[in-house]
Amino acid sequence: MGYQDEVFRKREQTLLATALKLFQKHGWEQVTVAQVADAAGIGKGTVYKHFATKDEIYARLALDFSQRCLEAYRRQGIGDQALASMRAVIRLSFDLMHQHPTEVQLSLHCERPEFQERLGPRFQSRFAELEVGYTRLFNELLEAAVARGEIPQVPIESVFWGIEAGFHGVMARVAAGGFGHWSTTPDMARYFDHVADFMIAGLLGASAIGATLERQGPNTEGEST
Amino acid sequence: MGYQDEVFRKREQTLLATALKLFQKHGWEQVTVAQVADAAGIGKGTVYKHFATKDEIYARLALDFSQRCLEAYRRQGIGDQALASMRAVIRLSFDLMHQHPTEVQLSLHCERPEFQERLGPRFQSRFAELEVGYTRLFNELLEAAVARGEIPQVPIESVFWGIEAGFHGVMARVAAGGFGHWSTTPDMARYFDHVADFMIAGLLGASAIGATLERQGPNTEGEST
DNA sequence: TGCCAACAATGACCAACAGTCATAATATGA
DNA sequence: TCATATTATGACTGTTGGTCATTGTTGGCA
Repeated sequence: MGYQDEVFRKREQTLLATALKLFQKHGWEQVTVAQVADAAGIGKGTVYKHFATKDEIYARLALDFSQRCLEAYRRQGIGDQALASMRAVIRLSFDLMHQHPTEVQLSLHCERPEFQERLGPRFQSRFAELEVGYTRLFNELLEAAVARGEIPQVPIESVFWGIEAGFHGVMARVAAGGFGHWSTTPDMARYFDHVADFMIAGLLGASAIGATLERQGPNTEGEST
Repeated sequence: MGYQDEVFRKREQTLLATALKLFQKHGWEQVTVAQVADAAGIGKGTVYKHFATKDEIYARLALDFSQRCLEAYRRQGIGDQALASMRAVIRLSFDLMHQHPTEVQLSLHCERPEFQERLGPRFQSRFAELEVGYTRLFNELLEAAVARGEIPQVPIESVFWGIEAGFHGVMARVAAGGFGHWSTTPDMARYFDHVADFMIAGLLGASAIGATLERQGPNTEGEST
């Protein structure tokens, strides 16, 4: 049983790698299951022994990528300058996205709620877990920044959503393959630096606002117009 | 010829409205062309007299929505406090997204480059034009802020991409239908306020950074760590 | 080694759907 | 009223995701 199982596992990896290669070459939407099976040297029916639907292949690739990224961010660690560490993590994530545009496209595709609904709870919870992992990482970085006195104590929501939005924006841009038809076409490195700066600036500014409101009392309807 | 033409035009609007209604009810991916035709009370073949592909229906809905939004932002105008006006436009856009999640989903779908490639140049240029319209609007708001002394003169790229990323993030969140499985579940209005604050804070902070670098000389490799 | 049972791989097959086109219905105009 | 041009239609086609009865393979046992 052990050996067969090993073979089975190996083939799953081969399948994923083959699928990814084809997706990169021809666009993930155009590639058919039959093509993947063919390229992997197995029958089409066998693919469905590993993945219940084509969508599961997408989901696996997206999840594995996201998982590897999270691990890479964790390896980076938190230095004695917390905001600098946060910027470094942000910048690293941009670079990883840039190196793996197909995976980013798949991630965006898989994040859609109808998609996850179709996948079933097994995968939904894996996506949810990863999201928790990312939120936790951000929280740790934020708390480190507070502990080191780089930003004031502030409720996490007042900065988290802005950061999250920034990530999504860059994902969308990377998935779109850069700047295409744009008039002002910065190279990606410059673009990444601008957005990273923007996100850190937003974090600093928003946390200052948050702290002010907090001091005035949490229930203030903060319409600063 | 005039009368028939009128009928034809009317039916196109009916088709789009019917399609949108079905998309809202059953999810745009699940709805078939036959269903749309049926609900509109015409034959399936007739749909293809109006739209060359199903994707063109998506594109039309996305384009029309985006166009209407841009007009709404323009109507808002620029008051004597430019940053407040910008925040108002941002906030308005969030509200419009919130009211029209299906259109937001379609917009995200249609922005993907493979999608636009398949559509052909006719539609590609319409999307590109809209993008120019948005960039121009942002530029005007930014210049007004500079003219009123609210922020220093700064190259547009150093702030534009951050803002753009923020918009995308909110679009993704709205398309995902809010916060679903989250532990901390703010209501949408609070969420929108946070992100809007974050974006304005980022704008202020990043333009300050940009101005500093500018003063030091534009070619500085600005590695502030 | 030869045989059998359990298991795995396969590709012909099915259903669903986007898109086509020959034909039917309708409008136009003399 | 009839002939002709125009428009609407849904049966049809090709493609693809997914299924399953059949075929092939493996491993244990006599």
